[in-house]
Amino acid sequence: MTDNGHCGHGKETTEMQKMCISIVPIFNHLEPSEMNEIVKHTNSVSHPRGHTIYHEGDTSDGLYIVHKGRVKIYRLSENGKEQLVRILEPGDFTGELSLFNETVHDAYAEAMGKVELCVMNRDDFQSFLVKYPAISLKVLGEFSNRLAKTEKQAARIAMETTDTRIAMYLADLSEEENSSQVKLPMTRKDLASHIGTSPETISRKLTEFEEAGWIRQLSQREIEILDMDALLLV
Amino acid sequence: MTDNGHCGHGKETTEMQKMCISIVPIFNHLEPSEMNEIVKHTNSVSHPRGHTIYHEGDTSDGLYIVHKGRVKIYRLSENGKEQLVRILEPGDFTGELSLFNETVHDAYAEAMGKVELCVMNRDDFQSFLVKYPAISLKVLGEFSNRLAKTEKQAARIAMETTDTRIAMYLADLSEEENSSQVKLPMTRKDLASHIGTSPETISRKLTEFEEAGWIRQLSQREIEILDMDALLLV
DNA sequence: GCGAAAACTTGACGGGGGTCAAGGTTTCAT
DNA sequence: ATGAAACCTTGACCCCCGTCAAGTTTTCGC
Repeated sequence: MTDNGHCGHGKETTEMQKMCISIVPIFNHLEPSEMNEIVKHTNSVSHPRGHTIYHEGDTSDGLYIVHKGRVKIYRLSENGKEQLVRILEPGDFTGELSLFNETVHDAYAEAMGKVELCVMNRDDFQSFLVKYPAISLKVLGEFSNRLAKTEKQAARIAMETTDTRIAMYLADLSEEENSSQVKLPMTRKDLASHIGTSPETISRKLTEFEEAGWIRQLSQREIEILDMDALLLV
Repeated sequence: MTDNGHCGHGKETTEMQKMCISIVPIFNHLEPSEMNEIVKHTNSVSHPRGHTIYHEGDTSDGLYIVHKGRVKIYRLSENGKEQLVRILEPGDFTGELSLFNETVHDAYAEAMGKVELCVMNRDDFQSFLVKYPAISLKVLGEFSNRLAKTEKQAARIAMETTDTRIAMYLADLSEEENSSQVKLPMTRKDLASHIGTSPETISRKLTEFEEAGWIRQLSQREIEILDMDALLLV
């Protein structure tokens, strides 16, 4: 894998960086002049599909804001198995964990396709937090959402059966997309690692659900939910 | 269950409230005068063992700071099984999840013994955040710690075997207490729900570990770790 | 301190689901 | 467009561990 042959660094496209800042919830409430000030402190970076953005064990180099594309955050267990923590969409950010306690990253970030990021270094970000307290409130809100989501996720994996976890995942997806027809945002393997099961089991359960008449598999990644209530009763 | 027969409300003991504020990491860095200002906006509350401090579904009424005693935060799954999310020690706080997004609590808080709390209402807390940005940074640090811990926990439950999870729990405890002799802070039932297994399995695994010579069970709640390395190899 | 209630341990049993394997399908880089 | 690599599905096997039950020990309110 070439190291960063595809990684453009620098400020050649301030326009792009500006757009980047303006779409992020934690910054987009600021005055244009304030945004401009922030834009000056970011760099644009691009990564090709499959490229690792940061490694477990890297020291924190800052805040990563996704501009285009998607980023997969995952961990590796002792025995080398990977667990998908979450997927970043444009407007999401990461790197925060090590921003506030001077620790190393404890997860990996990998580009799921071609990805464009805006990067701000740790010290600059912290001084913006002090200068514009409203940003802190936004970040706190974001953290508290993620915390709630992660705690819910942990509780599910710990207490629910595999059927229920898969059903609940579909339900969440359907709610997010406001549609009874959902598109899985990842492979069976990643989904399995996310909800704590195996790809084979996901295949089997989805087939069962289809045979029971609760869903229809339109294609590998697309599923139509026919009977949500039955689905959630296991 | 009597509703709040044991719950003292009011400001009869400002001294206690002051102490309460002064031991919390998110406030104890402030000037004495600033702390006094904050103390004025808190109320002391006491709960007896087993008393529920807030229910799932309650609307947020503020920030709870533990002064004395311990508080158990747990969730209930669809089928009524409980999962222990975490335990609050003196100096810890909760209620944050709903402080930043106007949502209802999605967990329960229960006094594990006699507990004394300081409570601050949502609006007051938010205005202190704006007035003293340093508090936000502290809260952000705390959130980021909890997020890291929770994500790690979710990954473990999803990917590791039961043996490994129990071993890792003991290892964490030993590290926290800086001692090879650890005291379990909860019952087998709660521990089981926390790490995603059953009380019976915990009993059995601990016996296995002891027979293998890796630990010694001094009493039900006290365990001496004899061979940490072997333990972590499963 | 004492008695009841909660917590813990041990045994037996059964099923859910993880793993390995093999064959079919989709994706993607060239 | 095309071949290789990644992904998905289905089958067979079997073991881990959740559950139920019964007996023992510890905890705690009075």
